[in-house]
Amino acid sequence: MTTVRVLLADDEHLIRGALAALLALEDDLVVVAEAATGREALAMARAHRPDVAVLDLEMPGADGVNVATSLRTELPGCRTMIVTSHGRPGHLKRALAAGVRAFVPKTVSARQLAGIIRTVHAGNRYVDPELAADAISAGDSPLTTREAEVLELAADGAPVAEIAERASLSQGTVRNYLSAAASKLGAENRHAAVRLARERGWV
Amino acid sequence: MTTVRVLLADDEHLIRGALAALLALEDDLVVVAEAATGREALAMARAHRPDVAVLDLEMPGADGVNVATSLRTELPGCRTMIVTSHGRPGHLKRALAAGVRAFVPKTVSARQLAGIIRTVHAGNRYVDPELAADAISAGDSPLTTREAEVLELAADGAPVAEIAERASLSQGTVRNYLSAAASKLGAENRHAAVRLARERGWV
DNA sequence: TCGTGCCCATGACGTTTGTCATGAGCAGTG
DNA sequence: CACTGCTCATGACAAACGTCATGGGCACGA
Repeated sequence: MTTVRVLLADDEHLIRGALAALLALEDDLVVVAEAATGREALAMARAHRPDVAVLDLEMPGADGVNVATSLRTELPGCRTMIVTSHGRPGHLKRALAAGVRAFVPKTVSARQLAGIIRTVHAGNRYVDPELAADAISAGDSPLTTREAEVLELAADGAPVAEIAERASLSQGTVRNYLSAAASKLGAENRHAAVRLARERGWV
Repeated sequence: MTTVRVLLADDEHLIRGALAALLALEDDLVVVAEAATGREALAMARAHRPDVAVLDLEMPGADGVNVATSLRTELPGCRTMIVTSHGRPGHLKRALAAGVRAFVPKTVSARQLAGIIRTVHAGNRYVDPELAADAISAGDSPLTTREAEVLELAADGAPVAEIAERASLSQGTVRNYLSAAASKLGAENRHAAVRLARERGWV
């Protein structure tokens, strides 16, 4: 029997500890390192060279996908998987693009998670069916790169002038992009557009 | 030694299961019921009459504070506590007002949580110091009831006309409230105001 | 090479906002 | 009772925003 060396990264101590305890019950899995932040996860991975890195999506510092991206080049032998509470379609896409092998919501049981870790270690992929369906039904973003960029900058309610400055664009251009984005999304104004795009993971 | 009967409510199976496992290690704690939604938590509480209910803040259906409110009248003997990932000051205040005995971030360890459960069972309160500090520094909302209400309706980017209709107010009045709210919060416009108010738990 | 699509800009227009002054009705408090 | 603060309204003006037409530059595939 091969044993799988696992790295666990989650900023919530409660969950990380609990998870470690549960995975320890599976006798082919061994948690070799734990981390509470993105940076810590990277350091731990370098030090312990795990077979599989189980990364929380939302962590202080670098988020799970960023960590996965770094790991991909630094430790190509280490498979990465993402667990998350909030399954936005966009995150899934981002994760897959970063070479993540599994994307799992926290609604699965520990037993299932253990199974998925084995699946990933065996070189296969796993994507939660629910999340996959969402991602497919959400479809591809109709927004161009710049439209998405500008929309992103509009997210915190900043006035056009500020967006223009931060994007190094003229105010008129910003208004055009915002207008285009809103109409593509069928939104009444940019703020509603931001909400919609967020929901569908397009920003 | 008295044993404490605990109800666990969290929509994330992974966490709930893991938590149950960890709490089971403490031999004076016994998890008598688990729930994944607010409604389920209430039903379970009625059926099993736990000593302490550990409620996740964000759950589908009724959130943790709502459940606590219901429990307060239905099962006065049952102490309630909230655990959460995102510690917004407003939630803390709401929770305390609902008679919640403890408010804990998920960054604590399982051991600490067990200790807090005992503390609560003994009739004492516990509030995470960090969260308490935030709540205090955030202070009280400067917004009047109507201002907060209108701001809430503005949350999804609806135009003033729609807000006015939904609030049964004239458009001018809505603009006035929005303007007042934004200036009280030091925001550039209503959208930024919404964000600020949300951050501080004022909406 | 031509067309298409994205990028960026400008100018103009009407509409939506934010802001301010002003005032009426109605609690609650000193 | 006078005073204060919240609620709701109106009107008016300036600023911000959304929309449209138009045009140049650039990359890419047909």
